Amino acid sequence: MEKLKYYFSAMGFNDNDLEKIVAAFKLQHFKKNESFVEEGKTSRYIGLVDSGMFQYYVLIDGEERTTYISIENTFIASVLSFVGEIPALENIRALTDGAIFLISRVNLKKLVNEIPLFKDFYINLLEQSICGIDATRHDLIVLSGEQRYEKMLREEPHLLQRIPLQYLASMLGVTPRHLSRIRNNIR
Amino acid sequence: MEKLKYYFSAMGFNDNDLEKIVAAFKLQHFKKNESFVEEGKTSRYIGLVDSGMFQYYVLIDGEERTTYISIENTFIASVLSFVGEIPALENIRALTDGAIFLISRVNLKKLVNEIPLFKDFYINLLEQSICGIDATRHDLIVLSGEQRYEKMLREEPHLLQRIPLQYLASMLGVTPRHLSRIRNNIR
DNA sequence: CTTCTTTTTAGACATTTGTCCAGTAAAAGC
DNA sequence: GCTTTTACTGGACAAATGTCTAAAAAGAAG
Repeated sequence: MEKLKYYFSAMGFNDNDLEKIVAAFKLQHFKKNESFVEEGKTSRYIGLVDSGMFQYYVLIDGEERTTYISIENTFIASVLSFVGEIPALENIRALTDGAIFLISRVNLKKLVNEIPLFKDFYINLLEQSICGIDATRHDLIVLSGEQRYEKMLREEPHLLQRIPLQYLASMLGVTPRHLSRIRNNIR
Repeated sequence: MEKLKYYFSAMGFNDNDLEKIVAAFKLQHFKKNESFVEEGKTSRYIGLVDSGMFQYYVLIDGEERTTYISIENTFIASVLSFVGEIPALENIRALTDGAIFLISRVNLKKLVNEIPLFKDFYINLLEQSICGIDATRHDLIVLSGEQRYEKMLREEPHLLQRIPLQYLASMLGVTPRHLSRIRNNIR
């Protein structure tokens, strides 16, 4: 849990608050292929990925389509399920062994209400998330598959190093066959 | 400004808070084609649309691509510019005559800090926005243009009544030519 | 009502992207 | 190191979608 403490102390929390915050989280380990969120079940947790890679996906007539991948030091949740407290429309599972610092919605709301700075932290997290998600939505409308791949190559090359191409293809909204063509075109 | 007062009183604010809130907004009128946000300029305002239709768009080699449309009673902002206080990457303009209740980021933050319930309101607004934007992102990855059109037909038929098809097509990530084909297929 | 403008539809053809599949390469397990 | 599985590439063809364009339809203006 030292990592968690370090993360939040870097955000300016004092020792007293830090203790409260860290106590509200629990570290959960995941084996490769283990589920964090299952479609149809309500997921009341949001987490900070400690280690590993986690795949968001849905099954479309038996075939899996990846919609997102979370890696270390990013937040992870099935947003609609977490916020709306309703059954998830997607699955999230570990692509590798890993671990997540988890906090329930109830405990999160408690921290927000009890620690003024944590409210700012949460608002900031939400605002940053909106920016990221909206930029992705924007690109899906405005850019071609090839342009989205090039952008990822430019701005997030570390993802290309680690995430198997079949998953990336899906996130980019193209088939693996087509991603192979794109990669071929670019060189 | 009565509408604004009504909107927030429905959210449970008392008269004292209501006065503060309403005072923080100003109603701005827009003529058809007038700009609310211009690419390259920082937009420090978020608004609640009072009346009219507003188009988000970018120019891609001279051609305009619509990424979103806001109508009455929804919030409107160039998110990245508003949150990051950086130049906007998109344009927003009135598709019809209309008006927006505007509030600056500074005033918004003030309300968040001074009125506890307003903090909850803002957090809720952010959470709901994330859900909506993420669902759209999800659909752009997982559904075909035709399926996205059918979903809009099912879930937001009021948009189809009002928004010219050329703009809808762009929002759905297809060309007007293709949307015409889709509409033809469905009947 | 008539004219002018804007929006929508759709044909013909080009390009992009997907499907199916097999071969190769790479990784994991023993 | 060998075997088995998983990931990646690319050919051939099919389907989806885009481009260009003109005509029809609908809406706005006088």
